[in-house]
Amino acid sequence: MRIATWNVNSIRQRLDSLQAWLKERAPDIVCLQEIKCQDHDFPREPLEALGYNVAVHGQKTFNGVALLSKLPFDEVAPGLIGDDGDVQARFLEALVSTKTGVVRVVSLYLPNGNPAPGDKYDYKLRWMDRLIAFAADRLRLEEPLVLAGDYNVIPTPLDAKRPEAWVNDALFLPQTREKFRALANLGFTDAIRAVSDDGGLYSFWDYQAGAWQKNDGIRIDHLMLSPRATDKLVDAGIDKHVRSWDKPSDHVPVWVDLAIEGR
DNA sequence: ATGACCCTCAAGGAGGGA
Repeated sequence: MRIATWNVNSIRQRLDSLQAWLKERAPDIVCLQEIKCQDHDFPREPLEALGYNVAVHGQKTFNGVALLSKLPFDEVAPGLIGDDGDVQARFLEALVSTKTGVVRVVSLYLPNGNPAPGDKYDYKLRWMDRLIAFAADRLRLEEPLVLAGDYNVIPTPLDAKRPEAWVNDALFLPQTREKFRALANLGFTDAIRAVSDDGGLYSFWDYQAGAWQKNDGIRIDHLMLSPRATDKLVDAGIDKHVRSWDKPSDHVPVWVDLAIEGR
């Protein structure tokens, strides 16, 4: 089973690229972020035509997450526990059944948090605490669980071309990285780091300042695997070439292959 | 080089992103 995550930066602007990439990579489950539309504006039909079931947690203009799955959804639940007043659409959880058992998947869009310090950074840190609480709860189920999405976290200096440029940024501040480690320390494995210790593995290049041409990137899109998912890990990768396509998102897809029979 | 983007929307600049 192949599970992927991609911050598309507007689903309506990226539909052609998404369709092309789905045909090329053939993922079983896809976690999308920054769809930037309401549920009724999500282009369900062309994605269903490619064989995907579609679940959407949208929001006008900003944020918005979705899930695509070749397998039908047994359960779908929008929203992250811990703050009933949070109206930002950043979290969508689903359960699917395979021949050998269930797989639980979350598409998440963690707040950027800039400028830091400030209200936005406080929201980011609280959101990370809520994610840790959610993850700790779900771990008790002992299921294969994949927490996939745009974390807006640069985990280590190896994950940026110019780490010195990010030292005061909400994506790389010590508290941000501490909370990311706290999530990992619950027992979650960063899929990309499980298969490679290399530098130069990036998932985002800014549109500005020729960042892509200079390979001035950062790795902020992650697939975090529960122990039961890590047991099944076969491979993981980043589809860097997608950044060179026409009208690209500033993020590229990241994927993991698990030894679980899909479809 | 103090420069270089892209997306959304009660639609012209403003706000958000990272």
